[in-house]
Formats: sequence, structure tokens, C-alpha cells
Amino acid sequence: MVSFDHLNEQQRAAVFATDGPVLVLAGAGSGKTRVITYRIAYLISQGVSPNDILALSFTNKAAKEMRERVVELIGSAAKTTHLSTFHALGLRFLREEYKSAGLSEKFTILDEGDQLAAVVDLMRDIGYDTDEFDPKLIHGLLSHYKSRLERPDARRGGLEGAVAQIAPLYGRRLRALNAVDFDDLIALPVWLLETDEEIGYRWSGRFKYMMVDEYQDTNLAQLRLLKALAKRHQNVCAVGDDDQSIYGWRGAEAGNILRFDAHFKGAQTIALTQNYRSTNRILRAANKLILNNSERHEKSLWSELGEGESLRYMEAKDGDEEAKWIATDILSAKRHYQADWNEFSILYRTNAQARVLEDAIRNQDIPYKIIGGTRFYDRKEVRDLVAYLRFINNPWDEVALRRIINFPSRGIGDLTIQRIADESRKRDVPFFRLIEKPSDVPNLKNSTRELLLGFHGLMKGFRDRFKQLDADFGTICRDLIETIDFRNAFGRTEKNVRRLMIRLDNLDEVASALGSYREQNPESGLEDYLSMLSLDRNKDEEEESDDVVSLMTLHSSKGLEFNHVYLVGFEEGFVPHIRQADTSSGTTAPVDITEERRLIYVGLTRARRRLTLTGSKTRLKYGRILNRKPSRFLHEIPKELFDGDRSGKMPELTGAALEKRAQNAFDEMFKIVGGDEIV
DNA sequence: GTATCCAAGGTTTTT
DNA sequence: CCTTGGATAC
Ligand SMILES: Nc1ncnc2c1ncn2[C@@H]1O[C@H](COP(=O)(O)OP(=O)(O)OP(=O)(O)O)[C@@H](O)[C@H]1O
Repeated sequence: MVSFDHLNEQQRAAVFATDGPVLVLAGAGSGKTRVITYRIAYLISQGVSPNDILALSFTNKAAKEMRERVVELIGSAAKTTHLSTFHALGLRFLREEYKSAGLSEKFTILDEGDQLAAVVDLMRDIGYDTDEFDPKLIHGLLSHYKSRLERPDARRGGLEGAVAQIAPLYGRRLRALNAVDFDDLIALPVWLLETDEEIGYRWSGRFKYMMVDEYQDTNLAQLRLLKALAKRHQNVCAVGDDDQSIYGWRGAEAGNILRFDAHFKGAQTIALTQNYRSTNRILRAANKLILNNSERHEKSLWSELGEGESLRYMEAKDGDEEAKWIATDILSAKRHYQADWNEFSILYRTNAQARVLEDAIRNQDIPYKIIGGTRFYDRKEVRDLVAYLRFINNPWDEVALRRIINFPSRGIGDLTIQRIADESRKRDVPFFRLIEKPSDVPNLKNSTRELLLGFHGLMKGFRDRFKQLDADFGTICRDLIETIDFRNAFGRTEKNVRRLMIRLDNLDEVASALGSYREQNPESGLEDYLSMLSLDRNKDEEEESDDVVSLMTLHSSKGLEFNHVYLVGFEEGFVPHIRQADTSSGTTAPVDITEERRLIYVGLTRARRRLTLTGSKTRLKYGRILNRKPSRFLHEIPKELFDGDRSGKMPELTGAALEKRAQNAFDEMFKIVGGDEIV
């Protein structure tokens, strides 16, 4: 039996209000996520089938965590609850309804690079000068329109006109590749749900109770998806905080949460006001900062966790010193607080900042993990191997095919490829069909035709092997690496042996990952692994989460909490980020300093008891030294909350100083917090 | 068709 | 700084 004693009154109200639309709009750390987990538990305890419950969160990590928490509450009965991200849900939908969407079974999810390449290709085709129109910008706008399910106006000039011209071609191109992009994962399901009555009816009965976490970060397309799925029952419970809306740049629409009751008629709104996470000093810092934003939903937050320790601000002379100082500080704090490593987190604005920190932390033998930003699947050799897998899985994937048809070199040159492409376009036959039957392509030497057939045979062999029910993906993938002879291909250009070894290791890692994926999901095919790759690029790190210090961007930290938080690079240029602060190239998004402020708000409110801001007077960039000054946001946090006077003088690291500084706060905390509970 | 050299540009944030 | 890809020579 689930006990609801661990909820306050408002939380209980939200949990028990199972029917009809409910919005929980409340500040950071007020227990919104806990409402969702308990709500799932409550529904199941009331006899609702776990299979009828859908809870959506923003990241795979969050979805996974939610599953763990619900299982803790009610045990394995929760296992069949649908917990996923919007994109994973969209994918699932399309894997079932692919035919209606004009796709074939094993469609591919195009990664960003390939999306961009498609845009460049199409722009060239219809005679746009890629110097005059930045393809990145065009692609960004295209994505923006899709995320709002809007059509750009073809009669407009300039960028919008260009996007309007390219959009339909881009769509057609993707369908020809039997591929979708991220936005399609939402847009196509919405389109089907809204236009195909049978599909709409079927799916709107599928999930009887739906919950959405971090609702402030949903976009218009996601709102439409939600509406379509909830059409028959309106049982939607959304929780979020407009002050934590940090994805405006990719189409998130704060209006979704602020006008929830207009989108879902008869919605009741519940506010949560007690913060269970942070000390009052931390809370006050965050509240004061966010007060500088207008047009927000005013919220009051209070905490029973005492005043707590003062915040700290440390300004180093350069990035190395900053990183070293943090590493040392973590070491002494670990001793002093008898803390576990996983109580520490280092947050930064951009992934690039992780490098220095990583070095410093590793030097002190501190166990750590870096969440996100991993470029593993962006490395050339990995992308090449994945391109092979993609083509094997989905022969329509011409992008992958072109990437690998002559890598490693097998004598199929640009001219040959051009001839095949021309013929393919002329006769509207997929590229790969012509490789199966090169005699259909005019002007090729017979020896070239032989080469093409050889390539086709090779690929077909692997395709068949991957299709077998008992296929051992890991072994097949290693065979592929061998047969293709990547070793030789990279050995030729890479004379640095160490680097060559790294590349080969990376390839082997893909094989291992593929093998273990198959072992864990014996029912899944190659297509599932590949889409998992595009949707969850952090999978590997999450596995061994254990007792380690976490490094991540402010964006990735949303929803998490740590006893000790270091918010690093607290300088103009990082926060707000230079690209957001200056007015140049203002086409992607309006200059939005308020979103940067919210980002800091998110960062500050991750801390439970000890919050440290750090910055540096100089930064090394591309080998150049840049002078830096403290972030304007520093001055928006009251001086008196800081240890010292916010001047940045390096706080002492000795045990005695720590002792003196923290003693009172520490005792106070312990009295109040007591034993930790699960959410 | 393939190998090699050099210039340019890259760093916002993520599904 | 380092990587990437495009131009050029073989
Ligand atoms: N009623 C409660 N009693 C005690 N602790 C609670 C209660 N509700 C939530 N908590 C704790 O407060 C912390 C924050 O909760 P939770 O993550 O649900 O907040 P949130 O509103 O989702 O935060 P954020 O806005 O930052 O995502 C967690 O450690 C949670 O265990």
C-alpha cells in the first residue's frame, strides 16, 4: 500500500485529482516531480492498468529516473507504465504507423549533420548561394517552423521565402531516404492523429492518464500531440515552472504553461510553495536573481531548511587555477562533510568548458563523469561505421550510402557516383537499386560495374546476417570492421600509431555497444539500436552512474539536485553567453537575456546546501588569452548572502577555515534534514 | 581516382 | 589550438 504521508497538502491535491486537466505551476524544488511519481503510484493503486499510464519527461535520464522512483514506491507493478520522452513516444508511434506516414519499416532518424547536408544539397539544386544564405540558419529556421507546425510564407522574401521554398523539397528528400528528423518525430504523429480519424481515435484511447514533467519546455507541436492523445478524456497533468524555461531557442513555448487553462478547458491549477531542497540563503539568491525578469508568473517559495551556509564566489587568475581550486575544494569538502562523491556537481554554460575541469579533477584522482557533450558518435570513424550500419539497415539511406560507398577506397569515384545519382534522379529509382543492377546505369566501365556489384554483395551479406533472429550483433559488427578493413583505411592516412589505436578502439566500442544492446533487447533489431543512438547519446555514461562527481551543462542539470554545486565560468561571455548578449545574427532567436537569467536560476536551485560560484580573470581561447569580467548576474545576487564580500578573493581551503565557516550551518542542517527520503 | 597539403573556422544550450 | 574539408598535385 502506498503511503501519501510524504506529500504536503497541495501535492496530495494534485495527486488525487486524477480526472480532467491539472496544472502544477510551482518554483524549483517544490516537489513537482514527486507529484508525478506519486500520481502514477496512486493511479495504479486505484486499479488503473500501468499500461494505460503515460508520463513524459524531457530527457531519457529523467524518464529512467522516474521509472526507478515509481518502482521504489509500488514495486515492479509499475514496470509497464509508459515513461518516455516526447521524441521516444513519437518514434514509437511511427514504428507502428509508419505506413500511413509514407515510410517503410526500418526508417532512419537523420542526425543533425545529415539534415544540414540535405539542406545544403537542396539549396545548391535550386540555385541558392550558400554564402549568401547560411545553410545553418536556414536549417535552424526550418526546424523552428516544424516545431511550431507552421508553414513559412512563400510570398515573403529573404530568409522566410528561402525556407518556404526549401521546406517541401526537404520533406520530400527525407521521405525518399526513408528517413525522418527530430522534428518529424513529433510533427508526423500530430499530422496523422489530426487528419486520420481512425488513427486519432485509436491513439486517443491508448493512454488514459497522461503526465508531463518540465512542461515549460514543451513546444507547440508537443502541445498538439498532447491534445490529440488526450482528446477523449482530457486527463492531462502537467507540472512545470516558467522560471525554468530554458529551451526557448529550440522552440519551447512558455505560453504552453502560462495558458494551460486555455488549451485544456476546465483545468485546475495547483501551486506548491514549500521548497524541500535548498537552504534559505540559496533560495533567496535564486529568488532575488529571477526578480529581474518581468513577465513571469509570480511565485513565493520558502524553505524549512534553515539559513544554511553562505554562498561563495571565487575568482581565479586563469581557467587552470579555477579548475584546480575546485578540485582541491571538492577534496577538502569531501573530507569535511564526509560526503560521497555523487553529492558534488560542477555546472557550466558550454560543453567546451569541461575539458580543463576534467584535467584538474583527474589529476586529483577524483572519480567523475561528464554528462552530455560527448562527441563520441561525432567522431569520423564512428560515423563511418554507423553509416555502414545505417545503410545495411535502410538501403534507402542514400546519405549513408554515399558516405561509405568509397570509404575505404574501393575504386568507386566521384564520377561514378555522379552518374548513378543522375540516373537515379532521372528515372526516379532509388540509388541503391542501381547498385544492385549497375547495368542500368549508362556510361560505366564494366570493371566499375563489377566493383559496384561486389559492394552490393558485401552489404547484402551483412544485411542478411543482421536480420537473423539469433544474430550476434557484436560479432557481426566486428566482422564488418574486419571485412571492410578499416584498419588499413585509417592506417594509410593516420601515421600516428596512438591515434590509429584510438580510432580502432572506438570502432570496437561501437561493436561492443551494439552487442550488449542486442543482449539486453533480444527482440530489437538494428533499426532500434540506430534510433536509440540518435535519441539517447548519453546512454553509456548513465550505466555506471555510481559514486562520482558529475560535470554537466546548466541545461542538463535541470531537474537534478546536489548537496554541493559549483557553478563555474561565472563571467560575461559565458553567462550570459556572448552569442546571446550581442545583437549580431539575431535571426535564430530574439536576443534573450531573460532566458540566460533563468538558466542561472536553474543552476542556483540545483544546490541543496552549499553553493559556490567561480570565475576567472582570463580565458584561453584558440591559444589566445582573453580578459574576462564577472557576470552581470553576480551583482543581481545580494552581497550579504556571500562569504566575504563577493569580491572573489579565494576562500581559504584549510580544514580550520572550513570548520569555522560551516559549523553552525552544518549543525542546523543536520537537525532538520534528518534521514533522506525517496521521492 | 587517390594522396597530400594548407587555410579556415570553430564553441551555446539538446531531443 | 586543433580539426576538417577543399583544392591541388600525383
Ligand atoms: N512533501 C515533501 N516532503 C519532503 N521532501 C519532499 C517533498 N516533496 C518533494 N521533496 C523533496 O524535495 C526535492 C525536490 O523535489 P522535486 O525534484 O520533486 O522538485 P521539483 O519541483 O520537480 O524541482 P525542479 O523544479 O527543480 O525540477 C527532492 O529531494 C524531493 O525528494
